Amino acid sequence: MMLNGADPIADALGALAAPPPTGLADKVFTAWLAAPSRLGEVFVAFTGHGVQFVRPAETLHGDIDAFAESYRDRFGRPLRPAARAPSGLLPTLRGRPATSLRLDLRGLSEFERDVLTATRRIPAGETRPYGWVAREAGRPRAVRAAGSVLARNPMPLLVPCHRVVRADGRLGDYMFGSAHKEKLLRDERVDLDEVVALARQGVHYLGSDTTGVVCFPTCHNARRIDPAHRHGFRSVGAAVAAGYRPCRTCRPAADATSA
DNA sequence: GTCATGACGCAGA
DNA sequence: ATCTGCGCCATGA
Repeated sequence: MMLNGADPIADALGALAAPPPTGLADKVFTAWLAAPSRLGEVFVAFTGHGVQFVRPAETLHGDIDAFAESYRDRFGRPLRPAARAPSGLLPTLRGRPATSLRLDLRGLSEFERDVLTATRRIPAGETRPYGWVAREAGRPRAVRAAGSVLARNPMPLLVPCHRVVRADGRLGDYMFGSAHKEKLLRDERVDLDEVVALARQGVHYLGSDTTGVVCFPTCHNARRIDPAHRHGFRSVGAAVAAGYRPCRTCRPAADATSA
């Protein structure tokens, strides 16, 4: 007869299964489910550490096998269906961000994590340039590389990369096409027409002469500036030269001193 | 290690 | 207004 401890394989399996809440299956498989979102139905993969991967069903022809394959290409694990959604996922996908939502950023480089984390801090209804994301990620000159990270954002919508736009006021590209980017931003009430109108006049920042603060045009502080006290600037440097200081909320770059 | 590749930004034409 | 060219820098082949 087999005495306890006489079978190393059984013992090892027992040790693996030890932590009750996350069973062996959760150590091997990643859970997935389908959910409605602002981009239509999306497939979502998540582990015990949080959401890891999101893709619109439409871009995969509604094929869950294609989702599983692209997930496995990237994270090297198989998928299994989930019973229920992680906390905060469903409201966030619908555009109502939940603080309880956790993201699983393991398996990403430090730079990728920093870029995604910075992007996550952009409030709904506002935009920031790629250069802002690079600076917030701690690599002010890695602007292009930051764009490359967002081009393969594992969690669109949850990491709102659609809010990252070009410094000249144009939208820039989007992983599912810039038309979707524009739709998402307009749904969030970003006044793109205003941004374009300002950019046409070379204005990329707005300041208030009552507060002496200069902001990105979509910053909620900028939108409250009384038109009579509103001044446009081509650069933060120009605003600083005029006696303004960068907004502490939207943090426009305080670098160049050009006029 | 080298090299090509990009959801960028800016200056100059 | 557009369209270059060039610098930038993290990745993956």
